[in-house]
Amino acid sequence: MTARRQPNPNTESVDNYLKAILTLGGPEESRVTGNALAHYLDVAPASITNMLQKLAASSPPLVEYERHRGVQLAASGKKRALEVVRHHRLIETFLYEVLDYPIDKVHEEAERLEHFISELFEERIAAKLGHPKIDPHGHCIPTMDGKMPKQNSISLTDALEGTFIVESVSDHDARTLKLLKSSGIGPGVHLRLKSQKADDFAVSIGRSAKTLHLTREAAAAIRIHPHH
Amino acid sequence: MTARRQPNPNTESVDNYLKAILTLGGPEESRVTGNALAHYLDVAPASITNMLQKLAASSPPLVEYERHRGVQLAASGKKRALEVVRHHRLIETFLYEVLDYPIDKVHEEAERLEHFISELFEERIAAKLGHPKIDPHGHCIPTMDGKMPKQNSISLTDALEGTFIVESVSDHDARTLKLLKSSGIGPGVHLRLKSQKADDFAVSIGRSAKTLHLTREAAAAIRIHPHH
DNA sequence: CAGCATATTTAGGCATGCCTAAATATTAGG
DNA sequence: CCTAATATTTAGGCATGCCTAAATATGCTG
Repeated sequence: MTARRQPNPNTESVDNYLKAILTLGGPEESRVTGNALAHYLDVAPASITNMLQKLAASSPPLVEYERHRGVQLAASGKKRALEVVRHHRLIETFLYEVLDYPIDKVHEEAERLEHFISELFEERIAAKLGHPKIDPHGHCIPTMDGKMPKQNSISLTDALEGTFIVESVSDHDARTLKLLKSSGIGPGVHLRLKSQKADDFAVSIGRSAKTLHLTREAAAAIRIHPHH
Repeated sequence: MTARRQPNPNTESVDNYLKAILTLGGPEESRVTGNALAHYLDVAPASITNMLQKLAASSPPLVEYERHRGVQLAASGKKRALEVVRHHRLIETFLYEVLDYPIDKVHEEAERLEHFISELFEERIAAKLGHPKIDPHGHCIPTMDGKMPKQNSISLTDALEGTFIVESVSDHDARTLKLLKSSGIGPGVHLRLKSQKADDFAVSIGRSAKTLHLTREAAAAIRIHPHH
């Protein structure tokens, strides 16, 4: 009934490995170590090896993998990873814009649904939203044909003192996101970095004179446009 | 990390077994045979036995099961089954009303997504739709607290000649649904049954004089209000 | 450049959920 | 009431995807 001689996996788990490799590889698509994956996915290193072998052996191969030398996405793997990211960000936008979700609840829902929606669903919510280019966190939405525009932002933790515009806010941790939201920090907000010590980033927002103190973790979640 | 000493399964597969038992048990919630389940779920009889043992052993038990005597839903099983049916029908309504899906595409999408949406998602689409009571096929949507209003409809195959109003149309088979749609048959439509032979149900729609010939399969997909 | 720390891989196990084949129980017919 | 057909269960296997523990490879440092 469900014969599958040629291994051609497209499971939730596979999706998550591909997304992780895309993310950790960065814009230069450099090789990703098993260790980094193990940490990122919160899975034992042995499980990583196991899965990478399967991904490399599938046809078409989803990753390029050599023992002890890390992985890179192969063409099909990159295609799928970008599709899943597109799904994720469209769903987040949809939940936020159409279903009035609070911003700190969109990630968890999108993380589950991204694997299960059809092409039709993707197309219809994109149309409903007017084919948006960025999601509510300020992240680029990959195009239908699998292209992701490059962002030239930097992390607030890497910034010198000065004034910036917030490009995006990480949705990885709902608590941090909620904190930032309640401080008024989100995409498009004008931010002045006044001083940065080890775990204390002093900022002010817009024209406000009030100083806000962010932890390093919170600052790391903020990406800013480098100039201006 | 993912410790789960007490078996408390809530997988897609479990959902589908519970839904199947709910459906096959009918409004009287009579015991369902393994055989019926095997046919309905397109799974080997041995797999049914296996799963039923697990469902009965879980705490709280999802089904009441005795060897060689069929199954019935236990309280928690019924609760979950109705929740999944509610999800399914709300999603179908949402796809149809908000995302402009064609009627014959809503079932497949809902069948996948029903297992993965959160309570919040359920609540928000219900609100967006104005808390609908019936889905686009004419089926009742179970309430939030797990009650399903009884329908007193009968199948067109069980009807005598006469005039009726269509209550609902089965979404189980997309081809049949598409056929009925293109013939103009859907919930609320006035239908006159002119004659029924083995595999030929002659009907006319509304005031039209034109006679339409339906196969038994197509007629079986139509449920009508018995009086009027 | 040897040795130690770290990263990776192999080997063996477990749960889920499916399968087939071979028992065994139930039911219906003669 | 006994037998044959049908339904159900047991037993043993397979793939996925995770785990731990024990090798083994890599690479950094003194």
